[in-house]
Amino acid sequence: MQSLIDKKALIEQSVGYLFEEALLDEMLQQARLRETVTDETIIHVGDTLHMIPIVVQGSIKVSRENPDGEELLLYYIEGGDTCAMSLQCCIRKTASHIKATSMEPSVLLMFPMENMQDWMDRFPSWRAYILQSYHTRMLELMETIDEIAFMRLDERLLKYLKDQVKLLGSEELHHTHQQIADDLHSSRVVISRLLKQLEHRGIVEIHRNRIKVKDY
DNA sequence: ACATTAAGTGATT
DNA sequence: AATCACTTAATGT
Repeated sequence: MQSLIDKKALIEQSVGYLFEEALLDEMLQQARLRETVTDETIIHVGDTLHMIPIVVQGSIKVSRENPDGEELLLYYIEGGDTCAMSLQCCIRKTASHIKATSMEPSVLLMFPMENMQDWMDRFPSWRAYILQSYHTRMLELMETIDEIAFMRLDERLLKYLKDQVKLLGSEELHHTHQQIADDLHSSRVVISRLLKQLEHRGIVEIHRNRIKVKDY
C-alpha cells in the first residue's frame, strides 16, 4: 500500500530518532496523514480536538485570538514538533485556546487521542517528548512576551520578517501588510510605514503582495 | 472600462 | 503607535 510506505518513511525521517521501535510501530498503525494548504486554519479557537498532531513537513503558526477576531502570533511549530497544548486539549476534552494556521503547504501526522494515556504510561520516550515540547513552547512564549514588552514595533517587525524568511526558506515573503499587522497585532497603516523605513534603510524591497528581505 | 483589493500619506489623538 | 479619511497603484473580470 503506497500510503503506508509513505507514512513509514515520514515517521522514520521526522521522529524516528526520538522513539523506541515499539512505539514507532504503533505510530505507523495509528497515524493519519493530513496535508494542508497555505493559510489553512487547522485549529480554531474553541475547537475540541480528537487527534494530536505532529508536524512532519512545513510550518504552522500558533496564535491567540480574541472574540473580535484580533490576533497575536505566539510561536511557530515545524518539523518533528508537536503542540503540547493540544494534548491537554485532547485528554481533558476542553476547547482550544489557540488558533493554528499552516504557513505553507504542510504535512501533519495525526494520532487518535485514545492512544495518549496508554503511550504516556508505556513509553518513556513519549513522556520525555511531551515534556520537552512543553518546555520548548514555554521558552518560545517567554521570548514572545519579551518582544512585546521590551522591543519597539520596528524591531519586532524586523525579527518577524527574519523568522518568516528562516521558516519558509525563502527571502521572498508573499504577505500583505494587513497579514503582518494581524500577526503582530498592529495596524496595516503602521506596518506599511515601518516597512517603508526598512526599505529606505536598504533592508527590504517592497512590491505588491511580496516583500524581499535582503539583509539578514 | 470598471470594480476590487493592496499600499501610501497627511492630519489628529 | 493607532486611527481616520482619503489617494494612488496594481490586479482581476
